[in-house]
Amino acid sequence: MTLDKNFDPAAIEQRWYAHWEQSGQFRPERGNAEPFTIVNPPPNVTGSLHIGHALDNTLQDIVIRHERLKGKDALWVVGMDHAGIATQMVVERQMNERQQKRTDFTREEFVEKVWEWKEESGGTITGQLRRLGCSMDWSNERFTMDEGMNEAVLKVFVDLYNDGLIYRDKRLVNWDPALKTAISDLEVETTDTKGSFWHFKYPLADGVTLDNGQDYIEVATTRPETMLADMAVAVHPSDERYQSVIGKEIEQPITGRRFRIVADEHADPELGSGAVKITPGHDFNDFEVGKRAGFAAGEMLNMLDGEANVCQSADGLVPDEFIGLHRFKKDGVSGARELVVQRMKELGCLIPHVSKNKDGETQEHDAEPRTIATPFGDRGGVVIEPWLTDQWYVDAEALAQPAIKAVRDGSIEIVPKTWEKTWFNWMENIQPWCVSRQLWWGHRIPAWFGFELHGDNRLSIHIPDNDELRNVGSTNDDKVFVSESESNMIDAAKEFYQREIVVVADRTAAVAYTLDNPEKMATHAPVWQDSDVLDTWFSSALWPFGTLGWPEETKDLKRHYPNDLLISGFDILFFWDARMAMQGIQFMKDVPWKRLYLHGLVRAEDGSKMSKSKGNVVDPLGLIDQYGADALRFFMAAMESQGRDIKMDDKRVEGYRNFATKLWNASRFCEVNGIGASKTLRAPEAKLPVNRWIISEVTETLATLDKALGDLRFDAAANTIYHFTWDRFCDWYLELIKPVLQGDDADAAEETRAVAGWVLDQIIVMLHPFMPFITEELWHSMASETGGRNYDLIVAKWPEPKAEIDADAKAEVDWLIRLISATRTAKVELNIAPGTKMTAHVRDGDDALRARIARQTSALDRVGRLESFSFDPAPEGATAQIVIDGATYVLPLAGAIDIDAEKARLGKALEGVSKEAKSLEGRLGNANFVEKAKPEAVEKARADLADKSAEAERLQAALARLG
RNA sequence: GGGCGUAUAGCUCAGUGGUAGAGCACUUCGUUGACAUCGAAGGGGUCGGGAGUUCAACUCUCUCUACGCCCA
Repeated sequence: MTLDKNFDPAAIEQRWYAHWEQSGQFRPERGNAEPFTIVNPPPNVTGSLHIGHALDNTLQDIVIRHERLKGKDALWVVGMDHAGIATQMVVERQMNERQQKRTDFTREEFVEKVWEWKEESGGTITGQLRRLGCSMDWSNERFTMDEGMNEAVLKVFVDLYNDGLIYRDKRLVNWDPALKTAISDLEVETTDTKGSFWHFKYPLADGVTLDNGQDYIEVATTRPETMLADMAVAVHPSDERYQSVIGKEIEQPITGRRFRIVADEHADPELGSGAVKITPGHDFNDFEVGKRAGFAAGEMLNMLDGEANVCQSADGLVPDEFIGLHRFKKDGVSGARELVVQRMKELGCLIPHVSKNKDGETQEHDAEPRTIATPFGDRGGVVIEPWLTDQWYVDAEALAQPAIKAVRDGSIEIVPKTWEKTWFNWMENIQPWCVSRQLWWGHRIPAWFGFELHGDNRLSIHIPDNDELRNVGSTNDDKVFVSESESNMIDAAKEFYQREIVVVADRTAAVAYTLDNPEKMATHAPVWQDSDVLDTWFSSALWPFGTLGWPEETKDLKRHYPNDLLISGFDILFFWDARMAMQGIQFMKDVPWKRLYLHGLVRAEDGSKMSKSKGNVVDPLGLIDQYGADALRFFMAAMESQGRDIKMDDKRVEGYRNFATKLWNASRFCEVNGIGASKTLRAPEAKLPVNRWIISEVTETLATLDKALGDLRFDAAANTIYHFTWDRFCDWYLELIKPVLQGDDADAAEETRAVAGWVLDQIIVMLHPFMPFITEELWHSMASETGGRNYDLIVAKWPEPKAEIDADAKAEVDWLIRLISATRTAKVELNIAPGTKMTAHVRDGDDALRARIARQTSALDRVGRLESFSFDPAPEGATAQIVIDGATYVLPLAGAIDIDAEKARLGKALEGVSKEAKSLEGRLGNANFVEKAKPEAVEKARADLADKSAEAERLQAALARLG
């Protein structure tokens, strides 16, 4: 088989990928080998491959392929995330297009439809990861909602509940009115928006006045609509202006509600009037103030339903005209906010904002313009409403302690280390994690409710009397049964109630059941399951052990937990990584992974963040089409330096495509010169300096590469193999061996073919983690003449040259390269055609140099165009002179030559060398340097000075000879 | 307000306590069979400003400036 002139990635990528996968080589049987494990961050089942995935997965694939080549039992766990909110949104959007909505279906029907969608079009991304060349263990592909993960989720929930680490609580949550679910703090994105700051008069009740006689308190707010649920006004306890009215009452003008003025440090005397209205049911700060003022969470007034429309509050004081209005203007329709402002204005309770326009005229406005830090839901995209509901919380603070300790004591190493502080800072200030979501797609919470029992053994049927629209899945007065299965739950409920258990759909059904069947109340008790599902991240937090079979004590679990490494973008450090650490330590009593590598974001060419709305998203598949997966992968690796984002750069991807072509062509050269696959893992025996040199170079390159990969320096690793391949192997080695291959010395040619074949093999193996496709192709094509390989490159052996660094050979080839380079430079500067053959007259050459020249005659001739060497003085006439180490090479020039050009050339070289010599001299002349510097540094300076001085002398002499 | 990061060649980025490197771009030359997706040679940087530590600072410390990110 002869290689085509150009490398065409598309022609081989799919073929090799299919072959690897079908032959099961992503996870070869290596039961006795040392395990190495990575779990892939499960992509959303709705997702498709974006450039960030390309980076993340390339890095993981480099690591896993490297470890596999090193003979380890390398396991890269793969799977998908059910992505609760995201997936439900996708399916609901499709329904909307067909004029349907979720609530047209029963919950079971809807969930069934999501599964259907998942089977049909979910997992696009898995095919795309294959195109990137990722060598995951697809044979055990997992899903966060598969049977095994379900079991793990149930057990974790129940165990945490039983340990008091999951509890139900009524408090303010971040409520997303678009999605109608609670979300966690992390899912809230705070953005500065332009808003207004309104100032109002709150009349003092009972004829009370301030010290200055004013009969109202001024309050200012950015959210006037919450006025409908105000329960207090707060002033700072030390604020002189309000001392006399603390404890007195306000009569709210719109609702007529009376409430107290309370002293609380939350009120900032510097801000506005220093008095603030307090709405404990709809503001996080006010909630705390409300609690301090003595209100229990259950007493706090609520005035909004799940879609953030106004509903009646428990005290019935919200005027009818507000009921049903949206909280604020939506789709051009005025809401409660606008009406409240209007009514307050009509009541004379709006204090206008006065400003001056450009012309200096005063103007009145209803409100003062203001920038407001506004919370948005990261999925729904609408303003979050703090809402008082019952939700399930994980005691994150308790779980965080061991995770903090693990990083402190080094059980988990975070790379780059700078992220440790972020880890500690977040973990040390962690808040309870709200894990319940009011969705249908996800792990249903394994909790059932029933009515509490009275002392007289009667069911206590508490019916919430305020608003039907609120979450009435349960009330704080209900009894909770948390259990891994319904049957276990029934047993527990029977035990508790001493009655038959009737499972009904929800609380409403349970109430109906008791009302409809009064005769059964002594013998039957209804229970209903919590309708909520768990936060998606609750299940993905179990990924490092759930995917290995936990809670079963499987062989995989024993071998592959803890995982060795986790690679993730820093954007999911809190969402995922931190929670894996918490759950992993809690349930496995050991860290989930020994190292955590955090990489940055891939940004657009101009440095901006890629986003669909900006239209600057780069499609990795397009880049693969254009340049090949290998080139894209190499780009990702080469650009991945620790602690920095990557800016997209197509030209650079193109450069790595060129690199692949370069390697391809070097292989073609080898092929036509009878250089084939190596037969040995260790370096072949070699006599020729050029061969001994390249073997040493391989050994050094390998050491550098292993070090870089060990340190997770992907850029250094990529650059190392790149420069060895192109600069050392292609530019010098292959050029230097051409005369040997075509020469008369059959033994030398034989040795060289063996060495060249071995070196190319080492390159192919070392490059394989970065560029798996082209290397696998070359691995096989290089051996096609000799009967093929015994195994595929993907499972080949990582280099073990077992060769010493040959200092003599290195010195000799280094000299050769410098002499040839200097000759070329001189030719260009003197305007001599590069192909011109020349004779060199050597001055000050010793026997060792004569021997070197004798050994390198053919290379000097063919590559350096120095066809002969003489140790006699050069004939009279124009010459070019080159100084290398201790010798001067005098090149007689035929015909007329520009003496001035040669003088200038030598003069420039002399200037450079003299400057360096002078600097070294200065340093050595400094007594402080000689006394205090490290002896090696002094030694080196002395040696360098000797070299430079000698070179300067020779250049001086050369100049003198020109006259 | 708290925390973190970044400022090095025209651009994108490495880098080390002993006077700076890569890729791309640029200039000149070059097709003798591996490769023009190439080869050869070259130009280009007072390493953001200031101060300090040190025999020696691009590298360590402090500070200022600019930009970015996270948290509140």
